[in-house]
Formats: sequence, C-alpha cells, structure tokens
Amino acid sequence: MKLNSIDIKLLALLQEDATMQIADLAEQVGLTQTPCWRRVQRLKESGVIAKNVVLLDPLRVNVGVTVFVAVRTSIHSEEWFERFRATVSLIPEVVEFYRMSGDVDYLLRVVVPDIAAYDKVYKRLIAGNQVSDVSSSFAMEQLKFTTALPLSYAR
Amino acid sequence: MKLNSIDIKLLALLQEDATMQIADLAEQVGLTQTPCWRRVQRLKESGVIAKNVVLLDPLRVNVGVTVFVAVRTSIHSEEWFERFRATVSLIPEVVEFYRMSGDVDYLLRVVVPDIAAYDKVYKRLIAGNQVSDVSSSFAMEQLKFTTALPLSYAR
DNA sequence: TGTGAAACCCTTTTCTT
DNA sequence: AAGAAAAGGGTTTCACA
Repeated sequence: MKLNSIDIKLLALLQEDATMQIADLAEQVGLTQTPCWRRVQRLKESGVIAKNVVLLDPLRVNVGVTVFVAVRTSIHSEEWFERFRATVSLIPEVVEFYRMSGDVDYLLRVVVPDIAAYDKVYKRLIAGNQVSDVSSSFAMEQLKFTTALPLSYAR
Repeated sequence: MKLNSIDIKLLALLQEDATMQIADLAEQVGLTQTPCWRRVQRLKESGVIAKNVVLLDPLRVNVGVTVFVAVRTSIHSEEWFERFRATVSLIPEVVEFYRMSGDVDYLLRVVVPDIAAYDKVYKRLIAGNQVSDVSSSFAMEQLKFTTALPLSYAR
C-alpha cells in the first residue's frame, strides 16, 4: 500500500495515542470525519496498522528488570533451531527474540522482577537445549523505549 | 495499586487487543459492564495501563532491519552522560536505549530500512560524542516481539 | 474524493440492590 | 462492590456534490 503524507501523519498520531477520536484526528490532518475515517480503515485493512494494544508500566506489574541474553550454539541443524525457537517463544518473560549475524547466534530480551526470577528463566532456557554459551547482561536503566517506528522511510 | 485476578485478566486481554469492547471484556472476566468499566478506568488512572497505541508492521513502513548497537565509553562524567542521553534519545531510529552493567556501557536497538541507512544513524551516533567503541550487530530475523509483559509477577 | 447529517452502537452515568 | 437501565457521545453509514 502506498502511503501519502496524510497517512504518515495519521500513523504518527496513532502510534502515540490510539484513543484519539476520528474528529480530532481529522482536524489534525485537515480532513473531515468521513475521509479521515476511511483512511484509518484502509491502514488497518492493509495491515500497516497491525495491532491496537495497551502498554503497561513495567514497574507496576513487577517486571522492572531487563536482561539481554546472548546465546551461542554449536549445533546448527534445522531441527535444533525449530525446537529452540518453539521453547523460547513460549516463555512469557522473553519479550524479544532475534536470530543474529556475527558471533552471537541469538539475542533475547527478558523481563523479570529480580535476579532470582531471572535465574529461573535462565534454567528454563538451557534445559533441553544444547546451547554452548549463554551470556546475560543486565540493564541498569531504560533510557528510551518506544513502540513508535520512524516514519521517514515509509513510501 | 493492588491487582486482583480479574484485573490481571483484563490486563492480559487489553495487552493483546485494546479494541475489545467493554461488554465483551466484561463477559470474558465474568462481570457486567459497569463494574468492568470501573476496573479498566482504575487501571488507567493508576498508571498500570500507561498507554494505548497502534503497532505498525515494520516492513510496511520500510524499517525491516534491526541493529543492536553496543557502546563503550572511556569518559564517565555526568555531563557526558547527559549529553549522550539527550542526543541518542532524539534519534527516531533508536527505539530502545539502555544503560548496561558489565563491559558494554550502553545498548541500543535501532530500526532502519537497510545497511546504508544504518550507516547514517551510526555517523550521527558517534558525531559529537566521545565514544571509545561502538559495535553493531545485525538481526537476521525477528523470531518474537511482543509488547505484552508477563503478568505472573504482578501483585 | 470530500461533505454534512442521520443512524447506530458503545461508553459512561445514574440509580438501585 | 455489582447490576440494570437510561443518557450521552463517538463512530459508521448514507445520500449527495
């Protein structure tokens, strides 16, 4: 789907606050309700807008600690990968999971309340999977976290 | 704010889909509209629910490439940190930014369309900041990404 | 493709148990 | 605290330019 500058504006606004009303959105982008509504609808249907979710305050649900886990493996078979992928994806504390280039094979972001809780997740990670090296790095402070993607490259 | 099991259920549902209607939410948690609405309201007011946003498909807005950037510095002064923090936070391609323990001082997640675009962000990162070492790792594949926090630790 | 107004449905309030 | 019902408001549709 091709995006024009009004679409980009709408996406920028909705990425920050999805509770905005159509009338307000319309005003911000210089349209009236109906055409604005139709555009937002198209953005949803086309899949550019993938989801509408609520973001929780990590501290208030007691997962203030972020750990980055770098995993190296010696086995590089398809079966191993599928198994690893399946088990890791199901762990709710793992909120991000990437296959990497370079010396680290996989990178995970894990959220937990404390180090003790992390140790349990760690054990679950290595249980049943042949991982040759796991290295955990703790985040001391989250300086920025946004779900808003940059829109300067959209076309 | 203390969360009971109904609150947890509501948070779980809204973390996945914030467009759910109060009537449907109410049914899922075994309440009628009014008390359900009041609970959701309380969750918003108390800040447990921090935001309601739309998530975009990264590929459809042309930022399919994720790069993790590990930054080391030799200077550890407060001024340097504030300056670095301020400049990095303002870069829209930087979607996550952590101060780390261990040998890496800062970790960034950057989203861009391609390597050429990353190079521009890289130059912006090192310009004006005395960083002693920057190491970039490219994600080949995003195996999991969720904004839904685990709720088993909430209390 | 944009406009204005009406219809509809969900949210929010009020009253009651 | 929870429920039922009514009031209020936003979204969605429709006819038209």
